[in-house]
Amino acid sequence: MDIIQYFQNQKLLTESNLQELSKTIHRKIYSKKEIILPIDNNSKQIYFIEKGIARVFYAKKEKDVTLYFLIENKFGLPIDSIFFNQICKFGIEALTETSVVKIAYEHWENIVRQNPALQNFSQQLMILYIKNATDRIYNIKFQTPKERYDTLLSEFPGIFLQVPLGHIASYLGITQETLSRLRAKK
Amino acid sequence: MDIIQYFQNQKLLTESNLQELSKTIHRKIYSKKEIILPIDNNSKQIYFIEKGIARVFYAKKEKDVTLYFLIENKFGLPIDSIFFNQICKFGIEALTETSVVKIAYEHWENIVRQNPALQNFSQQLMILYIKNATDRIYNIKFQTPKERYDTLLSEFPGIFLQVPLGHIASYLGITQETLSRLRAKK
DNA sequence: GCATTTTTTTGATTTCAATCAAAAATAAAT
DNA sequence: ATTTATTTTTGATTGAAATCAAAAAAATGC
Repeated sequence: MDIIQYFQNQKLLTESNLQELSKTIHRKIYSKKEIILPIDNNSKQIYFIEKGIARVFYAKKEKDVTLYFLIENKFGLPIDSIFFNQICKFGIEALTETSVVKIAYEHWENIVRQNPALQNFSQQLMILYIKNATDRIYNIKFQTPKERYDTLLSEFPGIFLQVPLGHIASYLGITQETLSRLRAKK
Repeated sequence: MDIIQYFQNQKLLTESNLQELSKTIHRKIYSKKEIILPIDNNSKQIYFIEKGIARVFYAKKEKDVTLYFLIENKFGLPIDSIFFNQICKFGIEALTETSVVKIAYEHWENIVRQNPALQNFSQQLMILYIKNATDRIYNIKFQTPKERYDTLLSEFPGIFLQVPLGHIASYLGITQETLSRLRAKK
């Protein structure tokens, strides 16, 4: 969804906020396999997925691992770079044709400052971020690959139609071969 | 450190804030192995460790896994319960004699609302929470048990003197036997 | 439509850590 | 100090998934 539309639906931004936002955003359409944000970046931008599917990943030696999938209307933030001015290890890659809106965090912060309702939205976003991360840790530590597979499927039905098996396997923490076998039985 | 002292050092709270805080906190000393917060709770409290070491854990079937260690001056929040009113799976157990201050999130929120500087502190706390969680995911997904062991050691030197091996092993994602062997060589 | 590349599946083998079991070392209790 | 309980180490075995290798299937390009 168009980001302006998204915020209009949320009813959080004033007309003047929306106009300011419109001026500061950068929209770009990425084609399949294009890198939206390279690994080891130092980006101070917020990434909003208007359309498509992307993955947050890191590649160490030969090991390329997908950490999250990003879908429509989700925000991606390089936390390390924005808040700690450190190299952020994680990159973002488009898995389908993907429309991405980038907002400099600085501008976003300005708009948030002006708008108390948005402060709350911004805080909720943070909380959701924490929830996702802690859920993920539970998922990794306590669920079997099969359970993780089922969880993923319920969160993103139809993901297998759009994402290569290898990425899903690395997300689940198993090899592509093992996932293929897992999927085969029943 | 005494929580009032802690906030005085941070220079974030006014004298009236401090007085209000003093009235709403509950301090309790837990002895070794006592449960500070049981698993599958629905607690709306913030937990501040004034002194001692505790662990955030979850136990599923026979598998008791330590997810984090909490040390002096750290906050623990049952995110699921506070922000989503859901059962929070994770419990907290004292590993040494531990002084814990509990603050009802509601009261904390009130104080934060009154104090813009504290809003910022509160946001920083959230950001740090996210950073810790994402660092942990990197740690689990990309580091070997040996590397995780070294990371833990640099974060908490001397932890082995105070925490049973089994908890450290489950934190690292290996069995106690494997950790013992790992530690043996060199 | 056919050729080429990419992705997925299937098969055989290996490996590393879990499990099972017990001894040794350390800590706690009386 | 001696017993009892707890924690850590060491040893042998097992098993589940990784790796290695190649075939089959699907997608892409010309």
